Amino acid sequence: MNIQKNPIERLTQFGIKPSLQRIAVMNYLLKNYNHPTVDMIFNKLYASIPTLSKTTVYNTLKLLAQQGVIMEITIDEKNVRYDGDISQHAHFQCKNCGCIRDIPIKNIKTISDNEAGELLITESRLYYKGYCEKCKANLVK
Amino acid sequence: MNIQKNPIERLTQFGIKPSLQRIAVMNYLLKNYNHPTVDMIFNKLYASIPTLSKTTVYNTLKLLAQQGVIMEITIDEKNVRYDGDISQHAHFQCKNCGCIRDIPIKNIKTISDNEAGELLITESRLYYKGYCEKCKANLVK
DNA sequence: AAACAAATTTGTAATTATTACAATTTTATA
DNA sequence: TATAAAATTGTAATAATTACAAATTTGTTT
Repeated sequence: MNIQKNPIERLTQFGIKPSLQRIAVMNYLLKNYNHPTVDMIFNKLYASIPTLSKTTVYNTLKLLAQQGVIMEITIDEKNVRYDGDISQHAHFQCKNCGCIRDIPIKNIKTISDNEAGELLITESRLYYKGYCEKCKANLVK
Repeated sequence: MNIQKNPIERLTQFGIKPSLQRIAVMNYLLKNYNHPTVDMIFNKLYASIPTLSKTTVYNTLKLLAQQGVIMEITIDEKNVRYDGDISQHAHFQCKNCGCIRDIPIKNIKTISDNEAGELLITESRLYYKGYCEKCKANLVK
């Protein structure tokens, strides 16, 4: 199945009714590759949709993540992050500045090639931690 | 380097002074493979150490995780989990009952074999979600 | 051992993310 | 238009985590 890049089509593709608020959230995630928090999304959208409630953003993100329309990322202990790119890739977070980066995965096979046994596995996440280029350079060592 | 199984030795091995509280936390994690939350650890230890403060448990776990003595697991959005087993392995969480399981990784190589580029990677986590044996059987489908 | 400093622990208060929930609004349907 | 269902909103509650200052413990120097 070909994943849609248009917000309305993406929602429809996953059987979700495209309301104004849902389209706005979906659109944000398709345009911004910044792995935003709920607050980041809310604050940005609130500027153009003054009636928007933060609860709606929470509800929408939870719904979309449950349906597999978006990815929920728990690499950061503080906040859940979201990603509109649901193609298989890993994430990196800098332990110093906190920035989150996408990391392509060469060998996708190994992600599902495991000792799952009787478990039914539906999704996988690969997280890396360390130091980004800038922070690496500033390390005292 | 051979990772110590004894709580005091493990702490010492990583350059951490083995106080009563730290030993207790470390000992709990070396004896229990339940990927506990802070509350689970605190409640158990509080029974035998009535002066124990939850802040101390938070501080200790943060310290140990930072020093690499234990693993911090963020597979669950609600609570951070901890693991005294720092050997390379993946984690699974059931989306229905919430149970967390260890999953051995056959091909450890692929975990660090990625497109890191200029990033300095110090740790990796592989998380799986899905349904455990019991919950899988009860799925309506 | 006494005095002092450093490290650790404790307890409380504050902060922050998230959820619960009832009321309201919007959308779909008869 | 009337009614039902779905979605949104706003506020209050919950729960995890952190900040921080006081108290305690430990280590060191005299």
